Amino acid sequence: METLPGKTVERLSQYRRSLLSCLENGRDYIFSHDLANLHHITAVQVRRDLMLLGYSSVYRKGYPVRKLIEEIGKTLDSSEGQNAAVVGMGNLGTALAHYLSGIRPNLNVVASFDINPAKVGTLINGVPCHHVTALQKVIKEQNISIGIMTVPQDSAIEVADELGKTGIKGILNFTNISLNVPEGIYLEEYDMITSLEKVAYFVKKLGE
Amino acid sequence: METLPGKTVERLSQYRRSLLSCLENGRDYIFSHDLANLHHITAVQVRRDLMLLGYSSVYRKGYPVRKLIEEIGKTLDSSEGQNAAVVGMGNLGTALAHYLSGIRPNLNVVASFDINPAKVGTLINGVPCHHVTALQKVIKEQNISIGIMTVPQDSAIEVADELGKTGIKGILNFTNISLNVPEGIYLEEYDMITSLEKVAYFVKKLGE
DNA sequence: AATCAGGTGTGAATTTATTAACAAATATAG
DNA sequence: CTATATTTGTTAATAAATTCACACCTGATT
Repeated sequence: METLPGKTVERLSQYRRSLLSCLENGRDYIFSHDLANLHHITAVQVRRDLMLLGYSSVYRKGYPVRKLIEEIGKTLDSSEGQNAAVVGMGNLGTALAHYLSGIRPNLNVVASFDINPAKVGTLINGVPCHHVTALQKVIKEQNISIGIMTVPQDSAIEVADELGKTGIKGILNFTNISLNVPEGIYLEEYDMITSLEKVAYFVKKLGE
Repeated sequence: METLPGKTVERLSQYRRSLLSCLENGRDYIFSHDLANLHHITAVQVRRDLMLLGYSSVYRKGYPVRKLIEEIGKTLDSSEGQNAAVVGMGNLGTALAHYLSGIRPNLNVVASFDINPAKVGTLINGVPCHHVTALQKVIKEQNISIGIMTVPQDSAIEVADELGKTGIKGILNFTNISLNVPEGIYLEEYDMITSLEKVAYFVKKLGE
């Protein structure tokens, strides 16, 4: 299938989690406008996203939840499974190891890295922590394709270079500096400071 | 001035931090394409953002860094200063208290909240931690306008409601469920799971 | 001082994302 | 069994974001 727009991918990921919790609540069908309300968007947006998925509901009593989850999975998930690693097990890394562990059966956080000897060799939130010097080795051995960077700003560039050499395929960067990665590596960056400043700006503006 | 698009605000926040580090390195002027390279965008984008700021550089030897920082500040910063609080001092909240403290002279994280008695009453990363029951009181007393939510999923809705009642003006939500907040409160949400799934999707796609 | 090389600001064009509008379809009520 | 009220899929319209293209400016160079 065609590659979906990033925005649509984001929403599909979110729809799926809403749908999973619908299932838990015993709800088997859901209308586009209900799904929309859960995400502060319009029903048209939902339908359009599902259209891009190639899925269409025959029934007019809403989308069958179970089936929809399955369809989203067909598009988002990799059949072979994907492994991720967190680099930098400070508070943020530790939080991520926890939140991101086992979100999906075939997307797992299987390793983490740090330089603190007190952490190396232990299990943090269920994820084994290795010394950063073992980056190359562990990433290759465990077939890790995604690196999540939560190291201090000062070591960000160095770690990114190191990660680049491991043959990793994607990097999710929480460091507040923008990285340069080799062609062929997908890079997604998120900056918390920016988010806070953005909220601050709009709060200020709303108050004017 | 007109309210800027959110995307522009985000970039301005990021430009500013790059500019600050330019200053530290003793660089007084910077070209639009240099600033662009630092952020993986085009020079036109940078110039257009600055155009929206209403700022224009008379010189053709680049933008004067110090002046530009000042101009961005005039637009982004609130003159009276703004206070923020982190609700939920688990690993993520603790990390945020650290990262977000003192980013700007007039945007401060001045309080945090938790229910864990071991944390309440202490200073975490320099930020005093209160019991959640003191939410109303502390937020009013300290004139806090921004709430940062890092509580567990299960208490998210309840805490958001509670926050809504305090008269807070903006919420930055890191919980992985989408909140409903009263009209007049600016809401910004970020979902780490979505980011990871997005990276996973594009990594999969690039490999096809 | 005249030319040139390299930046800048911005209207116009393009691309991307969202919303409106509506025909087609089907559950539900009578 | 028919009419009605809803919901869906999709085309067309709109809005938002980005890029192109180019005139204009200025500092450096000859």
